[in-house]
Amino acid sequence: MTALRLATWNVNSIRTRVDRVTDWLARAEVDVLAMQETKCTDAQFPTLPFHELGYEVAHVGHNQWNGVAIASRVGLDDIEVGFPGQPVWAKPDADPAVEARALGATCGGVRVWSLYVPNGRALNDPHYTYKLEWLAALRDTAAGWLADDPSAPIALVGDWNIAPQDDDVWSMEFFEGATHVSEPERTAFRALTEAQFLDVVRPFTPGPGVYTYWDYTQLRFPKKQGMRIDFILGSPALATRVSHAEIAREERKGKSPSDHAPVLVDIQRI
DNA sequence: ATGGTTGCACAGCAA
Repeated sequence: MTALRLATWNVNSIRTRVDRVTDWLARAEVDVLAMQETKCTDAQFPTLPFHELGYEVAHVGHNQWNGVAIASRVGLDDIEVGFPGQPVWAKPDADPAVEARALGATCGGVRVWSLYVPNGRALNDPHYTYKLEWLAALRDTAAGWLADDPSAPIALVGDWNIAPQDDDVWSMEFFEGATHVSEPERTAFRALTEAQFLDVVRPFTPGPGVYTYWDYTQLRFPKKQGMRIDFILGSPALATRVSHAEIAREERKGKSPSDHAPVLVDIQRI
């Protein structure tokens, strides 16, 4: 039996990118795709092209920011908007709200979470504190899932907005004093690893110079100046079943690409 | 062998 193919992709607006996304879905024979930065409301999400290809879709989006989705052709059950304990964000002059950054669903026997970790913006910005709290809450909740059932196959996938290792950015000098590489962020990411959620892609795609994101400006992509910030973390029961992984760098090329490439894994069926 | 920002609420913010 062929493996279950699970992918994650920060699409940077699904309405702008739906043709590219569905083309790739079909071409790459993806069974489950977690998307981030859909940048639309639920009503605006273009579900029809996914349905035509045989995928069900779950989405949460409140406005033009954030937005996460899961498309699946192997079932889409027990949909959960936000994770338990997900911190709220209080914009100036607005009530605190849970942002559209986390969506869970069970697909083909795997509990999949599509995650868009807060960017942080700057080390002295309130958004940075929010980012660290968000990651700590996710760790606590996810650790609880494994405490309840150590054999659960769980995938925490998405745009983590953290480069965990120096090799995960094209220049540490360039990012001196910036978010994504700071020690507190790396510690927060490592805490998920210590809670037994392992990066199941890196063993198949060792660095240096292996990235998932390239800024639109400054010719970053052709200059190979990127960052590895999109990850698929698997619980122990999932990680042992991963037979292949890759970063679909080709999808960063061509007309109107996202600034992120898709990341995918093959999971042996049981 | 690709791209020189992009996307959204079209103005200024977010990434």
